[in-house]
Amino acid sequence: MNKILQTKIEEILGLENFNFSTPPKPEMGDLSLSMFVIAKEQGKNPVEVASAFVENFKLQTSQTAVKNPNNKLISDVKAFGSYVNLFLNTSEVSKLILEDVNENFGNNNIGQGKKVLIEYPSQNTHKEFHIGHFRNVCVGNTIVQVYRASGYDMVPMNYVNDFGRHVVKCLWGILHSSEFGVESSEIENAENKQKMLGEIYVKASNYLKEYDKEYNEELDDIQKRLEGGEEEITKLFLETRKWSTDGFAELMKEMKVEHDSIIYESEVKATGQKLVDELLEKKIAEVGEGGAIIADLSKYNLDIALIRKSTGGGVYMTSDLALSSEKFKRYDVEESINITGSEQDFYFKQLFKVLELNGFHKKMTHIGYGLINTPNGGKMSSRSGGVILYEDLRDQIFDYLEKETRNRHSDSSSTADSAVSADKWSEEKINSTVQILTMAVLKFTMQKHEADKVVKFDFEEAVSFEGFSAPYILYTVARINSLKRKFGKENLELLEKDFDLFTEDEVKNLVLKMSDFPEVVEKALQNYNSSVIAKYCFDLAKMYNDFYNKHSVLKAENEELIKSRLYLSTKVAEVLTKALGLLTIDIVDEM
RNA sequence: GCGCCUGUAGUUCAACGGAUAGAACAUUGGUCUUCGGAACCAAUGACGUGGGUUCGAUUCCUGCCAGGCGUACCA
Repeated sequence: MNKILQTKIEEILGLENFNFSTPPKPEMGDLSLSMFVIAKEQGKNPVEVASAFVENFKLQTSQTAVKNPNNKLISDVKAFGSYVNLFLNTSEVSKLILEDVNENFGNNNIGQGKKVLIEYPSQNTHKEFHIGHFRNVCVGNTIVQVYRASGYDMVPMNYVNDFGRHVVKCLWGILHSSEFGVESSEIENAENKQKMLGEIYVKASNYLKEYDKEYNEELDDIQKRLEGGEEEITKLFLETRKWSTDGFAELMKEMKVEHDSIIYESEVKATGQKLVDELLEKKIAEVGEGGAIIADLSKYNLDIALIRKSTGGGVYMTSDLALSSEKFKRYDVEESINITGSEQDFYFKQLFKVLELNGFHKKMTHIGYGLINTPNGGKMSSRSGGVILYEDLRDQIFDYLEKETRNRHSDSSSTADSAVSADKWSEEKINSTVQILTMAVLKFTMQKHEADKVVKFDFEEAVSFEGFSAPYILYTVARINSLKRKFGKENLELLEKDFDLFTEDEVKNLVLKMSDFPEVVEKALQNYNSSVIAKYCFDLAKMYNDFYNKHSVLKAENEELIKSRLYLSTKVAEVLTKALGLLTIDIVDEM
C-alpha cells in the first residue's frame, strides 16, 4: 500500500505500523485490519475486539468530526467477523494517490549508497542461445531495474565461458562436420554464424555420444593443442569465438542488457589454478581418486567438490574461485549476485563453502531460476538437442505479430469498417512496432511465473495473445494514448481535474490498485521475483478496461468530467509504463 | 541411496498461518448502431494422500505416493 495513504489512515485511526490487507470482496470494504494479533495480546475474542474497535471509532469521530477534516477519507467502518473493514471516500483517496503518481512513483531508497554486482547470463561461446538463457536474461534484467528503483548502484556483468570441453567438441565438430551432414561451405556462408555454431555443437555432441570412446583421444588432443596455444587450432578457436561473441553482443542489445563489462573464463583460469595450489597447501583441498584435486565438504553435508581434473585441467570451480574475488577487486561492490539455472544450486553451495574455508567472506548471492521444460520431453539440454532456440521463438512471434499488424494497418477495404485501419502504416512503422511487441511478448511470457519455479513451456500459449499476456496490457496503454491524441495534445499539460467528480467504484478500485505499486516493487526486490510485477500490470490493465467499458472518457457528460477522467487515464498509463519498464518492456503508442 | 525443489480447476499458473482458495487458456452462453473488439460480462470447474502443531493449515512439521533437478573429472 502507498505510504501516504497508510500514514493518513493510521493518523485518523490512531494506529502505528498496522498491516492492511484487501477484503476478499469489494462490497466488504476497501481495506481491512485483522484483529487476531490484538485479540491475542489482550486475551480476548477477535470478533469482540473487532466490534469494539468499530464502536469506539464511531464514537470518537462523531465527537471530533468538526475538528478533524481528515475524517472525510474514511466514509465508513464495519466489523466482519474478526476483521475491521474500512470504506474509503473515492474523491479523497483519488486525490491522495493520483497526486502522488510521478516519475518516481514506486521507487524506494532501500539500497541507497549500496553498490551491487550482478552476473548474468554467463552463456558459453560455441553453444546455442536457447530460451533457458533468455529466462536468465529476463530475471537478471528485472533485478537490475528493481534494484535501481530501490536506489542501488548496479554493475551488470557477464562472464563468458570460452574454455572447456564444449569448445573442444564444437571445434571437433567443425573439423568433422561432413561426417554428420554439415558441409563446411554451409558453415562459412551461414547468415547467423553464432547460431550455426550452436547447431554444430549439438550435432557433434550427439554424434560423439554414440562413438564415445573412439574419438576421446582426438578430443583430448584438440584440447591439449588448444591449451598449448598451437597456431592452427588457436586460429580456428579465435575466429569461431568471435562468431559467438559478436552474435551474443547483438542479442544482448536486442534484449536490452547493458553489461558494464565482460570477463572471459580464459582471463581468470590461470589465477584459479594458483588458488587451487593455495588450497592444497592450506589442506583445504586434497588429492582424491585418480589424482584429481578435490575438497571434501562432507562434514558440511556438501559431498565432495571437484576443483581440478586429474589431467591438471581446470573445471568450472577452478575458474569460479578466481572470478569471485576478481569481481570484488575490480568493481568495489559490497555484494555479488549470480543468476543461473537452479540445477546449479548445489554447485554454488559448494563454491561458496570452499571460498569461505579459504577466508573469503564477501556477500555472495546465488539465484537459481527454474528450468523450462518442453511439453513433449523433459529438460532442455544443449548437448542432447531438443531445445527451443531463442532466435527461432523470436522469429515466429515476430512473423505472427507482423501479419496481425499488417492486417490492422493496411489500406485494404476489407477492414475499412474499423476506425483504425483507415490509418495506413509505413513499412518502417510496422517494423518498429512489431519489434517492440515481439520483445514484449517474449519477456512477459518468461516472467509471468515465479522465477524459481520449473515451468512447462507451451509454444501455442506463448504465441497466443489473449488474457494474461503483454499485448493485453500494451493494448490498454495504446487505447489511453489514443484518448490523449483525440482530446488534443496541447491541452494535456494543463489538464484540470476535479476530484469531487470521482465517485464511481471502478475509479476507486483503480486508484487503490495504483497505490499498491510501491509494495509490489518491494516484494519483487525481496524475493527476486518479477512475476508479481507482471501480475500487477495485468490486474491494473484489467481494472482500467473495466472502468473504460462502463464509463466513457471523451463522451462524458461534461467538459470537467472528460478532463478528470482523462487525467485518471494518463495516470494509469504512467504507472503501467513504469511497471512494464521494470520488466524492460517498452510500450507502443499505437498497435 | 542421499540432498534440494515441486504436487491446487481439463490445461498453465496465483494465494504474509486467517474471511466464500484467485486468474488465464479451453468449454458454454451473453455484451456491441465500439471514446480502438488485440475489448467487456457470465456459467462450469481444483488444494496428491495419512497423521501432527494451532483458536484456525493450501501454507508449518512428519509418514507415504508421484514428478523434476543434483549427487568428483559436462557447465
